[in-house]
Parts: sequence; structure tokens; C-alpha cells
Amino acid sequence: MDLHKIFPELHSPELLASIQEKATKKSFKAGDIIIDFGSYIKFTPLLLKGVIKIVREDKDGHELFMYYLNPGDTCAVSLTCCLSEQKSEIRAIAEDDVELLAIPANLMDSWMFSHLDWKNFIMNTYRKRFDELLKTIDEIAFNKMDVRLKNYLKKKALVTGKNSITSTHQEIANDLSSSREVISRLLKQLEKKGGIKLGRNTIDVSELK
DNA sequence: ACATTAATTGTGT
DNA sequence: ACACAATTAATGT
Repeated sequence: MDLHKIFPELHSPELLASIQEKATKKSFKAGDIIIDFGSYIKFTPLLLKGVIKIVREDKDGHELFMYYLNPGDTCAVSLTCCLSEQKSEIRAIAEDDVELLAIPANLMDSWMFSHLDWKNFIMNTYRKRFDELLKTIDEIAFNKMDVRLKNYLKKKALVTGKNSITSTHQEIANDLSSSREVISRLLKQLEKKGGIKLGRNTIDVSELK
């Protein structure tokens, strides 16, 4: 297994050996829920393959999209949960078929002290996620829904590496905490002027600027 | 191939 | 936001 290829920041031989020994490989199919609200997290995922969507739930039970995890990422939120044994504030859904390494929570902690590269890795993913979050906060605070939608489409296309998106208007509305009708109407505007093509369950985004 | 049904999308209020 | 119409895809016969 070439862990080092996917996680360039992890290089010390002892750490890599520990990971090999202690981590368990798990796989999920597209749509599976990997971590759910309120569940205690007893491991942290190192994502090997596929895309994971991280979603927050507001008080009325509405979902709000936060960010994607790509191969080479780990879930920053789950790090905090692990360390303090808190319930999960988030839901993690497999966007594609996913393979990940599950690191037991207690090891996360001790590796912080014993392996410098591990510590740096954790710190860096924190920093990256924090930047991401700032961006989405800005977007929600300052952008109208049509801009958010356009960004959402772009990001989703980028992350999945495809130029067509397979999801329903309803699902998009859930991610953006809007209503399906609003999304449908905005999408149709975009189809006229913005260079996307709509079909049932698919949105072709290859022409999107 | 055709009819039936379910799911997704469109529109008016 | 809601109700309903229209369209498209999936399924059974």
C-alpha cells in the first residue's frame, strides 16, 4: 500500500509502520452514511479513495453542506470529537464509493506526541479546513443564492472530476438549505444564460464559466 | 412494445 | 411555501 503517495506529509517510517499495524481498512458504497449526528466517533478516517461529503444539521433538521473530503484528507471535525469524546456535530456521507483507513481515537492522541510529521499533518488539515469554512461562511453571508448555486456546481464538478453532475434539484436544495423550487428556477436561468445543460438527474457543467 | 407507476421537474398563486 | 401539472425514467405485463 502506498500511503505515502496519498499522504505526502506522513513520511517517518515508524509512523507508517504504526499505521499499517493499527489502522483498519473500511470501504463504503456511494450514499452510505459513515458518521451520523449524535454518534460517538471512535476513529478518524484517512481517506484513500472516493469523496466524502460533510454536512451540518441545523435545529430544524435541515442539512447544510459544509465541505468535501478528497483522498489525502482527514476529517478535522472528527479529530476534535475523538480527543474530547464528544458526540458528532456532523454527518459524513460517502459521495462515491469510498475507501478509508480508520485510526482508533486513542492513537490519534498519542501520535501527536510521538510523531512530529503526524502532528504537522493534523495541524495542516486543521488550517486547511478552517480556511474552507471561512470561505463558505463568507459565501452564505454575502452571496445571493444564484452565486452560491453556481459555486456549488463548480465545486462539485471539480471534486468529482466529472463535467456532469448527477443529483436531483431536491438534493442540491438540501445541501444549500433552500427549497427545491428555488433551485429549479435558478438552474433554468443558468441553463439559458450561464452555459449548463439540464436533464433528469444530471446537470452538464462543462460550459460553465 | 405498451401500459402503469413512481420520481423528478415546472409553474402559478 | 404550497398545490398541482407535466415530463421523464423505471417496472411489470
